[in-house]
Amino acid sequence: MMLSNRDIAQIFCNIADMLEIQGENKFKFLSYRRAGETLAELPRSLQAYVDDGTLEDIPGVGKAIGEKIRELLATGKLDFYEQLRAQVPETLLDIMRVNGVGAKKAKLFWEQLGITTLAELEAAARDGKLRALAGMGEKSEQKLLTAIAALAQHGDTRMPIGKAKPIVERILAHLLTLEGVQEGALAGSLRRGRATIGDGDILIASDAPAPIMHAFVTMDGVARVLAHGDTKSSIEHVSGLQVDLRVLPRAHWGTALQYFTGSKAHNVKLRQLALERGYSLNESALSPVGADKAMLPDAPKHTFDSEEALYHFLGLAWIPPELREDEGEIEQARAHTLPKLITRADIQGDLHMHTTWSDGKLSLREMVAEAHQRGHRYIVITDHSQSATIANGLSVERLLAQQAQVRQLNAAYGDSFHVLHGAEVDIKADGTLDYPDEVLAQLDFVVASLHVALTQSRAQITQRLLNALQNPHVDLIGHPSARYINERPPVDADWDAVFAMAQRTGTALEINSNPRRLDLDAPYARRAAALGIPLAINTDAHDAHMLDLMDYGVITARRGWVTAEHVINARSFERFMAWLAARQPAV
DNA sequence: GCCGTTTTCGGCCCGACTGTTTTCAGTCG
Repeated sequence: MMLSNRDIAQIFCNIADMLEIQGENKFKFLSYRRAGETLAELPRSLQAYVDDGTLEDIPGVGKAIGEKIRELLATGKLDFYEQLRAQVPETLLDIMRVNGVGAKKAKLFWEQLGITTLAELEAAARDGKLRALAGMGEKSEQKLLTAIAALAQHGDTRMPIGKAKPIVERILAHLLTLEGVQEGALAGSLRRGRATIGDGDILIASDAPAPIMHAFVTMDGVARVLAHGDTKSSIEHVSGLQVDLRVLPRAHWGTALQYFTGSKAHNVKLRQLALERGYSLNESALSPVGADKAMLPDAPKHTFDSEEALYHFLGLAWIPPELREDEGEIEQARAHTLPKLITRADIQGDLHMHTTWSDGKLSLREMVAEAHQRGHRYIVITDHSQSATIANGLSVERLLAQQAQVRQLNAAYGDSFHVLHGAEVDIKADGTLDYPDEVLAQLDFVVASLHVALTQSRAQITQRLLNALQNPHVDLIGHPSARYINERPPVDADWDAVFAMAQRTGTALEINSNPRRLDLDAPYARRAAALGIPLAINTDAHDAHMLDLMDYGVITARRGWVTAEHVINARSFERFMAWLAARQPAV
């Protein structure tokens, strides 16, 4: 079985950790880590890059790492990695997952005390054996035990944005009520809209940081204080999420917000650009540097109270946070060719939602009213099809009965709001659809989705998706990869083949807004959009609250460089219907 | 190990916080 991109990415991250433990040149192990992080986010299988000779075009992949990827794909193994594993116990990598333990400490514990596993480390800390080591004391032993307990309780998996964002937004709202707070914002991966969040970053502008820091570390919901300084504090929230707060003077807002929004790769590139122009960039200012890169003490520093001013000073257009991943955005900002990304305000309809007819929580009438209240111009009711018995899927008879009710409701709303009738049709394990063509033909809009047999082989999954795409009645593939973040991996499909077919048939692909799904994920959405495949951003709502989750889909689309032109439900009702009509098979 | 609109060699972002130190190393983002 061929190694997945994520398998290979993990191997390079492990190599990076092992080389770091060995004390290897830091730029060398950082190269492996960077490659690992990049490979995990690629929108195509590595084999596809090998096949068309573009492997070394991937940023961070050069001759040496390229060769290692080829070896892994061809043989499933890597000689270099096997040799490394013979020298460094792999269980040391578990020890490095503990907060506060890096490569140097892991090496120290291993070499001085023979510790190679988490259990051994915990026992040694409990027995007071660590305090004798250089740089260690009683306090470090206690912190270590707390951190090991926290790791055991919460693990170190990243939290889905849908869970993390409300937590951090509540904390920010609390801080904004404090005296002396001039401005506040989310930063980090929350602001960039990543699907999962490592820790929550909050930025506050104030001239009096001390009372704000105090309020932060003593507020409700703090499980423990990780750091408490003048400008930076960190807490662990009872949910297990780490939240970092930075307080800075208002005059530094632009550089600070830019700096703490990241990503790291984007910031590194931006700093290089600043250096080329004779400045060193940090979170408070742009400072002139001399030819030898020494700071010029007397030269004036430039501060910026907005990000726009900072980017403009460096000769760049302002870059939306969602694009700041060093994926070409700096080059395009320089050339002023950045796309105008889609916004929530562009969305005119929602093409995927459920009612009590299948597994939704609200009646048809209630769901339509809730969607109408949220300002949509049109919606499609898409309950589950008959084989989805657990979800109370609709028989053909019930489907047609529902259609009659949808038509009545639609008529009652008049011309300013349109209720269309569709279905979310299962793509069954054998690759056929769950309603016959003559039934599909009676629907206004058909979503086809994978819900069962998700662990089939790549060939089978791919064929099922290709079948659905080739059915002229199918307008949209719902949540194409069927992943649940942190719960269930995406299906194994040949996405190059799937996208090529969608491009040919003009079938739309969904960006599902449910924060458990966010599917298509951003790198795939970017690739689909670049191929001209129509996209739809839908909530897949099963209750009223879920109708409000559209923002998560929009931010995912923005991370995929998607513009309103790519998105069929960002069109007026007339243009949406025209798109649908053009898709209908000639009668 | 990667990379190049001054470079194919010589760079590779920068600072806060902590715990251990008497001026700093390790970790983190």
